[in-house]
Amino acid sequence: EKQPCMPTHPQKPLIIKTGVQFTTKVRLLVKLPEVDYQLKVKTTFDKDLPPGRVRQFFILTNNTKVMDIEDYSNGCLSVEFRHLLKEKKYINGTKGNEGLLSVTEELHSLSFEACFTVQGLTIDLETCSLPLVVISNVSQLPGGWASVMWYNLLTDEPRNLAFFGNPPRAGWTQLSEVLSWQFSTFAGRGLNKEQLAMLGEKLLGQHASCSDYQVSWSKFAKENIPGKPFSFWMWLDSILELIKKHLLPVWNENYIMGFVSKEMERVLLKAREPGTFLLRFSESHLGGITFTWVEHGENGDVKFNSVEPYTKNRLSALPFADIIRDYKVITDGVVPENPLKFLYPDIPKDEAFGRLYNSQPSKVHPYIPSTLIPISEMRSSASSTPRSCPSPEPPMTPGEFDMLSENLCFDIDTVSSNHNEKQT
Amino acid sequence: EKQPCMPTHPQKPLIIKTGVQFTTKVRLLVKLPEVDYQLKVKTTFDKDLPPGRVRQFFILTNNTKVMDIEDYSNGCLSVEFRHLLKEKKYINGTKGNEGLLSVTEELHSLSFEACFTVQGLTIDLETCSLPLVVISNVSQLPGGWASVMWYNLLTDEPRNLAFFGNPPRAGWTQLSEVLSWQFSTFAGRGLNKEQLAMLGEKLLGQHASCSDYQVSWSKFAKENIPGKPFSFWMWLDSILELIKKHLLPVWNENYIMGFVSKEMERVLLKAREPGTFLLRFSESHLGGITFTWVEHGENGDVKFNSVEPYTKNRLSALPFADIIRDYKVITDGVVPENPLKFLYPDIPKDEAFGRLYNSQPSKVHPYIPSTLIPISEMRSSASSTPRSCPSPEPPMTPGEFDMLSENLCFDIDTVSSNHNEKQT
DNA sequence: ACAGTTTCCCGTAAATGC
DNA sequence: TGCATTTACGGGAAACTG
Repeated sequence: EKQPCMPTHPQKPLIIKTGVQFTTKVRLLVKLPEVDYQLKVKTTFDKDLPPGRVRQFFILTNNTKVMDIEDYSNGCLSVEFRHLLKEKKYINGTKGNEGLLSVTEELHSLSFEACFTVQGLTIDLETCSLPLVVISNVSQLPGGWASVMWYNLLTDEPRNLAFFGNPPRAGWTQLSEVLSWQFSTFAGRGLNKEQLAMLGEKLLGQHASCSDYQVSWSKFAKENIPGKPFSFWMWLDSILELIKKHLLPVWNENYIMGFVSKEMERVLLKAREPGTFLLRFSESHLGGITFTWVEHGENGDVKFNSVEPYTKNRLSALPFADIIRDYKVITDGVVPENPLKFLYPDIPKDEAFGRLYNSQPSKVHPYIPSTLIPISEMRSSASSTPRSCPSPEPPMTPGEFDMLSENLCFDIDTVSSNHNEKQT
Repeated sequence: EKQPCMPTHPQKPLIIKTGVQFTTKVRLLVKLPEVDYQLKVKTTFDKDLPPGRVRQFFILTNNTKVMDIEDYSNGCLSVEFRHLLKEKKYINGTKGNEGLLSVTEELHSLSFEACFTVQGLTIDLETCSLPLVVISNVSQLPGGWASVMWYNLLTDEPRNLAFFGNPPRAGWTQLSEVLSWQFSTFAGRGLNKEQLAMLGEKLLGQHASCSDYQVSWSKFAKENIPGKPFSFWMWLDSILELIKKHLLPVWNENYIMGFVSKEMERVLLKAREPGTFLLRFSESHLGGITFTWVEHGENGDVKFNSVEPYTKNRLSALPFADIIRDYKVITDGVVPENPLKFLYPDIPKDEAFGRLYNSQPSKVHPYIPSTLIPISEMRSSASSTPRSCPSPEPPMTPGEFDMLSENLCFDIDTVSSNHNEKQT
């Protein structure tokens, strides 16, 4: 009867940060013929608090508001709230969140109530949001978003707050669609088959090739990648953030192969002209991108070099395209040279990146313009050996994933915090 | 009788930022022989609000606390408050601060009251802080600090909240001592005679040489430097911040001449070996540092070059010492060379800066280490002509300025906000 | 339109809690 | 002690407000 709907904010709905404003909008879907008085809607956070031990929050701002006729629609009533959430202090020991679940797995909800009388008949309306994650710092946003994705991927239940008590597994096929959808939503371009295959193998090992392996929630977002201090999703999200902040045009031009194993990388580059390079995300560090180029030694052997990955700090000093343009290697202290000639497979560097270069003349007159240049110093001995691997396929266009938008309808439209994205 | 005293925080006392905690400490200087009950102190902000139209604030946290015996002293009573300040909302139009004074010129105060009875005699105690400046964003901190300096430099009145209604002028001699004191306090090394002379000339023009020219408050902190979009103090403070964040060791080694006019710079460098350079702060941009070096053209003429000033953004990508070490000039596209050889007057570059270089091997194994290098590209035609100027004196050690600490005693110890400095 | 001022909130660091 | 979580607040930018 009443249903919350319609978008307000784009980015990461269903995640609320304490102390930061968020908005919700509730709309009455049936038209009430005779409402000569004001219809009040009341918001409650965690109205029917589930038995589990979770943190408790309350809405700081006033939680009651009168519905209004929507300007743009056909006379529907709606109301938009702007709230602040704050955690309740625990007087007697029993701190909320205990043991098993992490705070980003703890699900909450917003309830909306209204009551009105028509011809002596009292009608109660009530509706409630999809499960929400409450965080206290943006550093928890990736974890929270992982939960929102997993929930909406794997259940149609509107309000299973105990979902992460025993979270189901996800088939790799489904999951990979969601991952690609993340990239197309947040970075403007999804992931192609090869990129997803690399991710599948990273997540599942050899099982990836199996028909449809199931991925556990833990493996996806909770346990660390073997030998690394971060989980699969943390790693992937750090890359997404790197793209959003520093690599958007390069990513959208499809110049970043990004997800390629080192083995595959060598196979690809091996047969190419010396000076051919490709761009790949670091697997060992969060949010890093590197380039690998191939060159031929004096004796005809093939050598591969990868630069130390660039992270957001470096990239905010120097845009990535400029790094590629200006990168120089000094071998044995002589004549610096840019070893990057062709973007894999064979696009001349300047043809690919030319439009993305920053011409930085900076004519502050009395001064000599200066710029930073990325340099590597090498001794002429460096060399490495390629290994053989199955041969690659040409890149594909990424699939489209509208599917989820249905599931996320309420979410996206209704609850969204302002921690979204910092616009620059 | 009661007097607020003793330090808690070091950095910028007497400036309070709304919504950020600050601490105050009040101490009872006389020992009360018989106090068998708790002595309560109450804090009030702007207790006797002056008639002028100023913003109104209130203390968010509880403002009453019981005095305690200080652990380390001889039984004195004291109490430390931790407060939050918030601006009152103005219901009926009359927004506080109007017209004439800017918010950082608006002076406020904290009052402390206590009342106790000895042998039937009721005694009221009251004391009050030195004038305070209330800001809402750290971007106002330089302006606020200018006010605190000016007040404490020019008056001994404990509580003249109308001070900036008609602020007195400062003699350049006094003022220059305060400026040097800023540098020695916040950057560890004060200003020498030459540096101060340059500042004096910048502030006063030719009058600087006069016996003791008076500087107006407006000229110091309010009106912009002719042709520049910032005031003298804003400019100087931006340099102080740059030093604190990026140049501390170089500054403390006295390697930054910093405040030299371009004319003087040429005079100094002219007679020196080619490759001699000095470090100077930008006068055209906020918080920038540049180096100027001298070289001799083919035909024996003297040329001066200054690099585009480095600001905090660039410096956080690459420390200044490394910039000096690695700086290269490419003339006509060939052989990059570092033109910086001797720090003025004749210290070999590496001898001066060697200890400050960052050796950045960054052995992330499979990768080739990479670093940023500052480069300028020049056409071989650039040239400039020196002008003649009076000759300089050798550097001096900066004077000491304990003088002010007396004046600032109460201030420093009693009210200090936590926006001080970000420790790294 | 605009300048002075405040609010907003991310992102890092520190503090806190368990 | 170490890890998870929250708090603190600087700093950039947007929003506000006469």
